[in-house]
Amino acid sequence: MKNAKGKGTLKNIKETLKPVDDRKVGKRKASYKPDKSSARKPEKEKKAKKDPNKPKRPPSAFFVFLEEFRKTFKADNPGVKAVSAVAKAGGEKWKSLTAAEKAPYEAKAAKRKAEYEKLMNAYNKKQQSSADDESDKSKSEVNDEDDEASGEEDHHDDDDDDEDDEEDDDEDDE
DNA sequence: ATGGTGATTGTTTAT
DNA sequence: ATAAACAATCACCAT
Repeated sequence: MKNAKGKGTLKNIKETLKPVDDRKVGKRKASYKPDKSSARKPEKEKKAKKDPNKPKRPPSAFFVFLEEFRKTFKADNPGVKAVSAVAKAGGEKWKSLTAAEKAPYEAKAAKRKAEYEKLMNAYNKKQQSSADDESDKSKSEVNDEDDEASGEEDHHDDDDDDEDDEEDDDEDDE
């Protein structure tokens, strides 16, 4: 019904969807070369520095699914030592899942992301007081970790461990 | 002994 | 918006 050409980026959608097909962009290794080149700094742009308190990225739905899949895989293949084997099998299975099946994983990932954002909020503040090698740091903003509050005792959601709810969305349309 | 690597896909982040 | 990197995992090989 509403399938008109609203956006003009339609032709570029494909490129946006899959700009690169290469699975291995060189090497997605989790290790960075111990050189002066930091992790993220292709050019000589000194702006990214490693952070001691930087919160790690929340696991995506795929990773959440992978975690469970690892157990299954190990149970089915006791003896596989290659992590890549689980990843490969997991990836294949993951694609096999439908949106509905991935939904629960995405839900969890979304929650993880929400928490991550919160951490980032605090982390950003810290960076803000420390990251300033622009030109003059003389005056400086002295707002520090003392007033980051802004809203802490608002929502205490401490019961998000084992909740099997969130299942009211039933769409048999698919 | 230590740690980097390999492989998956999704998100996250920086420019 | 795009491109690149990183998120976990685990045994193994190289230094």
